[in-house]
Formats: sequence, C-alpha cells, structure tokens
Amino acid sequence: MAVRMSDVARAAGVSPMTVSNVINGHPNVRAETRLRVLACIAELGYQVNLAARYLRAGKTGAIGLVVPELDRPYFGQLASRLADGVERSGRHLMLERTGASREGELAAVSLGRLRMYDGVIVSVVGMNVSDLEQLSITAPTVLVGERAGPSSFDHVMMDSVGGAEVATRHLLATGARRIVLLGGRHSHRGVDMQSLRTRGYRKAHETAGAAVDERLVVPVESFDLPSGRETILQLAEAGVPFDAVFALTDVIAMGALRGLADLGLDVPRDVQIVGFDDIAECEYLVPRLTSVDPGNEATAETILGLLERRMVQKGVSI
Amino acid sequence: MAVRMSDVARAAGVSPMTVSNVINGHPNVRAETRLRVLACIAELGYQVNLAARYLRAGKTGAIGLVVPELDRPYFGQLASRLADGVERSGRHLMLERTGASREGELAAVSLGRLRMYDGVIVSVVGMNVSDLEQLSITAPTVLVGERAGPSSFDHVMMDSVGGAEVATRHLLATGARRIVLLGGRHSHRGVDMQSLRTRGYRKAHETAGAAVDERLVVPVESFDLPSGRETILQLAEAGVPFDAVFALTDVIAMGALRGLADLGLDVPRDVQIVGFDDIAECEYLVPRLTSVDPGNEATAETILGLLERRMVQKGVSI
DNA sequence: GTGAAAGCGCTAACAC
DNA sequence: GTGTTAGCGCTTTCAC
Repeated sequence: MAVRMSDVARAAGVSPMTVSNVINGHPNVRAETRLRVLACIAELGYQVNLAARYLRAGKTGAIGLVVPELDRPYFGQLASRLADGVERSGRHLMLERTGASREGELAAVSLGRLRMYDGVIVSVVGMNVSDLEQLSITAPTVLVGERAGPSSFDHVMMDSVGGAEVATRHLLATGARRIVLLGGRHSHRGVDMQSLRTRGYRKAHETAGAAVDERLVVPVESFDLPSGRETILQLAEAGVPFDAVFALTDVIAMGALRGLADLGLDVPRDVQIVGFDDIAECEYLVPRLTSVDPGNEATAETILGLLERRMVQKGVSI
Repeated sequence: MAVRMSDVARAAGVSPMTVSNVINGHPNVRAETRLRVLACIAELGYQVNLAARYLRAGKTGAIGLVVPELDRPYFGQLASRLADGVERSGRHLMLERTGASREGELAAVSLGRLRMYDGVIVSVVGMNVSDLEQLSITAPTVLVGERAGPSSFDHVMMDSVGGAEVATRHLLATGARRIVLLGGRHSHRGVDMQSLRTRGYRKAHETAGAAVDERLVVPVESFDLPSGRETILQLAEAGVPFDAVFALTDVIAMGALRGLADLGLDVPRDVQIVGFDDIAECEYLVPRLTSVDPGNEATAETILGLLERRMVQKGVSI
C-alpha cells in the first residue's frame, strides 16, 4: 500500500502533525526535527495524498483549464502561457477537454471534477453561460472567449468584432473586392465567435462602402485543417469567384492555404489571405500567414490576474 | 457552502447511503426512491466531491497524461486520440506538463497529484526513467517515448531507429548526398530520442555505403519552430553545403522550411526535407512535408490497452 | 431496499 | 516546538 503521513511520522519518531508542518513549510519546527522528517520522507518515498489534503484543507494547488479540444494550436499555446504563470505562483495547471459540444462542456463541469481545483478557467466555445451558472460551480472561475452577456463569472473576452474588422479592412485596402469569409455565419446576431467575427467583416465592408456577396460567407463544418481545405475547394468548384480570404481561425486558414495550392492559385498574387488568433505557426509558413493577434500575451495575464483575485477572496490562495 | 450528499439525503428524506447508491447506479434502490433522489440532486445542483470519493473508494475515473509541453502539436494530437479512447471507457483525460523545471522542487511532493488518477500515462522525454521509479508512483502507469532500459513500468516505444533509417534511406534513394540531421546528436549511444534517431540516420548511410559529414549533424537548442529555422540559417551561414534535411521532429522541420525560404532555397528542387512524427499539419503545408509516422493511431490504442490491464489488476477499473 | 457505523489521509484549531 | 482532537464528504461493510 502507499506510504501514509503516519508512516513517516512513526519512522521519524514524531506525530503526523509535525510531518504536516514540515511539508507545508510551517515555521514552528526545529531544524533538526525538520531534517529528520525530510530524510524519512525521502527514504520512504512519501507523497502527500492530494485528495485528503483537499478534503481537509480545501485547496489542492491545482488550476483547471477546460478547452474544447486538446489538439488546437490556439488552445495549446494559451495553455502553455497560462501554465507558465500558474507555475510561477507555485501551482499546477491541468488541462481537460470538453469536446466543443454543449453536452461535453456540461458533463465536464457536472462531474464535479472541477471541485478539485483551486480555480478554473473555462473556454466557453459553444456553451451557454447560463448553463454554466446553473451548475453552481463553487471554485473561483474565469471564462475565456467571445461570449458576452450577463454573468456572475469574470469573463475575459477578445475583441472579435474589432479584430475581424481590422483584418477585413486590411484586405479591402490592398485592393481585394471579393473576400471569402471562411467559417462565417449568415445570421450574425449571436455572441458566438463566428457571429462576432462575421459582424466585423460586414462592418468593414459597410465602412468601405463595399457590398458583401452572401455566397462568399461560407460556414465550415469544423474548425480544423480538413474543413478549411475542403470548404475552399467546394467554393471554387461552385464557381464563386474570389480574390481574398479572411479565415476565422488560423487553423482553417492553413487548410485553405493547402486548398488554394491544390487549385493552382498563388498566395498572395492570385488570392490574399488573413487569419485570426496569431498562433506561432503563422510566422513560419511559406509564405507567412498574416493573422490578427487577439492579444494572446495580455489575455493570459488578465485571466490569471482575475483568477488570483477570486482565489484570494475565496481563501484558497496559497 | 457547497451542497453535500447529506443535504440531498435530507431533502429527499433518505439516508446519505441511499443517495450514494442512486448516484453509483446500485440496483438495490426502489424506482420511486431513485426518482425522488434524482429530483433533489437536480434541484439542489449537487455534484459529488471527487476528492472525498477518491479518499474513500480509491478511484476517480480520471486518467492523467503527463507531457513535456502543452503547445507541441505531437502531444496535442496524441492527447486528443487518447482522450477519445479514455472517454469511450467512461473516464476523463487530464493533461499536465512537466515543463523544464524538473529540478526545481521536491519531486516527491510535486508529483503527489498523480495519485489522484486511476491511471497515468507519462511521456518520458527528457526525464530519466529511474527518476520516475524513485517517485514510487502507485497508480497504474504506462510510459510513452523512446527511452528504453530496465523499468518496472509498461513502456510503449516508437521505432525511432527504424523510422529515422527509413527517412534517411528515402532521401539517399532520391539522390541526396549531403543530408542535414537537424536536431541530431554527435554521441548517439544514449536511448533518448535524439540519439536513437541519429542512429537510424547513420545506419542508413552505412547501408548505402555513404559517408556522414559530421558538420551535417546539428543539434537544436529546443524542439520548437524558432530553433528549427535558426539552426538551418546558422548552418548556411557557416558555409556547410547540403542538399537535403532530415528533421528529428515535424515542428523543427517546419521551422527549417521557413529558414530555407529565407535563404531563397526551393523545396524540393534545391533541398529535400523529411520530418518525423506525422503531425496533422504535414499534409497541409505547401509543399507537403513528408514525415515518418511512428504509428500514432496504434500507439494510442496500445497505451490504453496496457493501462486498462494494469487498472484491472489494481482494482481501479470502472 | 435502506441505514448506521466506521474510517479513507490529511490539517485547522487548540492544548501542552 | 510538538501533540491531541476532531472532522472534511464520501463509500464499504454489515445489520436490519
């Protein structure tokens, strides 16, 4: 069986409480005792039982990050940045996926796993914030994404409308007139990522006095590489002419780049393209992919700042 | 405060034990009672406290995956595949990174969180297996990677030597004579990824009766995009001629592709390139990146099969 | 079919 | 500076 704190205590000839004090760095332990206890910990290979600690102390030192998918560069890079910050404060980041489905996100939360965390960061793609609120999450929580609306949670939003507007304006300024909105939505009243970025696209057109051909607004089945490529191929096959692409995410932009190459089109001579998210890969593609940076560095800082504040309030700060 | 099982029990007019039986699907509950309890659970928004369950029952339904970095496509895609399989068996996958700072803390304490898992999958890149063994991980554990050597853990290895040999042979067969080994090691006696892939590179040269110019074996500082690019640029600046690149990972291959473009070299006319890992991006680059598939699909299956066996032995299977 | 008792491993609060 | 007591929320065991 696993080594328990009481085993260490017996070996060191002290009480479990003293072992606990040593592990948690409490000052009221004599140096000599501390060393003896540490030696026994090392010798027996003791590790604290986090579950027990949490049950008693109400904190684990773990921060949860819940994302739709584990294999999307944007989330991987966000996770990496957050992990840096989280570790700087002596905690650990643990990543889980929801699978982008609303049920998935609900299951993730309702399974109670989030209660093991001192704090939770949830990327709310495809989930209703009100769903989240009904779950009565008890841990300090920060939402990340584009969904707005009334909410009792802190919410870090990126400026999707503004970013999409900048991207589209850039393309219009360089002479593009028929800009594909790859991953867009026809109805753009929602507060989801697609609707918001579509809104920025339309706004830029309006400002420039340019008309939007609805055939250029093309949804994608999924925000992955195959969808980006196939959607562009289908558009070309349908005979819709275009001279630029604004892709709602860099990943579908990468898929589109492959599709354009398959069509024998040169980027940027025949077709210009701009993405969104500013993932690290953009700088390394040939040719480079221009992308909108939604403020990735600042986002991570902001998230952790808000979370820390909530954790202090809740008394689970380290 | 959070809703406890006893709160639900009181509301439903039963004992906590009955609530527990309902939640865990035990048969000995009358349908009527079950419905009443479920209604109360829903109404109060009750969620089980995983820590308490684990403390008592010894299982959480969570599988941990420990990787070196969260923002590497290979690990993201591995995690995604594993998550599919894990969820199929009614559990959840949780991802953590080890990062570079293995030395920093008391490993014994910092890895204590692994004890909350029913099973753990550890990607042992840059970590000594003997380090791992000293941690006396008690949960069923499967190691993934190229490190071999004696170990008490199940270990899923990819054929790094064979894969690297195939890649190099392919380049030699198409006429390449000066193949850069990007990310290689000069001393290749170790069992780490770099040494093993370097061995395959040398083996292919030997078989083909071709000599290896040691100046073509170039280590990288880190297996990320910037390193791939910079290393190729430095090699060119040093005036070392080459006509092909075998990159030890697809990510540094992508970095190298950018570097080659910066040098005004055309792929594959001037320089051929082959990567390793077969990440999803390869198929979508322009031109496509040829890559060695270390058997990604099969790897995930194998890992989960081994883990399941260990979990059944340990009595933590669902 | 349901419930009472016990205790998983830890730490907060307080005694000594 | 160290130990004692109590109990976090749940489930195992066994009684009814």
